[in-house]
Amino acid sequence: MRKVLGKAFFERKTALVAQALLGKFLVRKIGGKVVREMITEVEAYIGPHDLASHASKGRTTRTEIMFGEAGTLYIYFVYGMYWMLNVVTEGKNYPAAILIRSTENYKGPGVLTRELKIDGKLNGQRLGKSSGLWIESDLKIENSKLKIHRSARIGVSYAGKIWSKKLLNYKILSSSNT
DNA sequence: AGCAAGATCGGT
DNA sequence: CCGATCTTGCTG
Repeated sequence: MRKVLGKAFFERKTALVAQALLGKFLVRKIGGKVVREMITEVEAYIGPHDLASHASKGRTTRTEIMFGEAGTLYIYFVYGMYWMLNVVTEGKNYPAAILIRSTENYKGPGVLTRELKIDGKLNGQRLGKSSGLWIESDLKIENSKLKIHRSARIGVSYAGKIWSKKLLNYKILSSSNT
């Protein structure tokens, strides 16, 4: 049985939501087709002091969305080529989001968005069927049975001694179900 | 107005 | 390791 995750799921502590997202399914509707991909790696960006997070620069045109409602899509362009897919977490005015880095078939955040046709047009929209992009749980997959590995976030060496080393990258090592 | 850097990727 | 490629935010 499947269930679409709503605002309440994302309106919790970001580290908690990050772990909970592993084993969930990212669903993308492209034309008439629906693609379902199990999320295998995510990264948390938490609060106004996290130097790895865009939000550490405060409210700007770009970061405003991170200060918004849980479940909102934060999608930005990097390196002149790739779109990064994030979901806003926690309460309003507290900037936090989770970067969806990989799914079973798509390794890496840039590849993921390229293959699922996700770009800036979705920036600021709510995760959900109306935007054609949502996340579902599948009761067959029990998150508690997943082996999860935490490590430092990727590509954030600019974030200083403390923040570049926080163990906010979460990935599935293996699972006893599926 | 100009500039440096970037939550990446694929090829050497 | 290196280049591709372009938006963003900061400086002046």
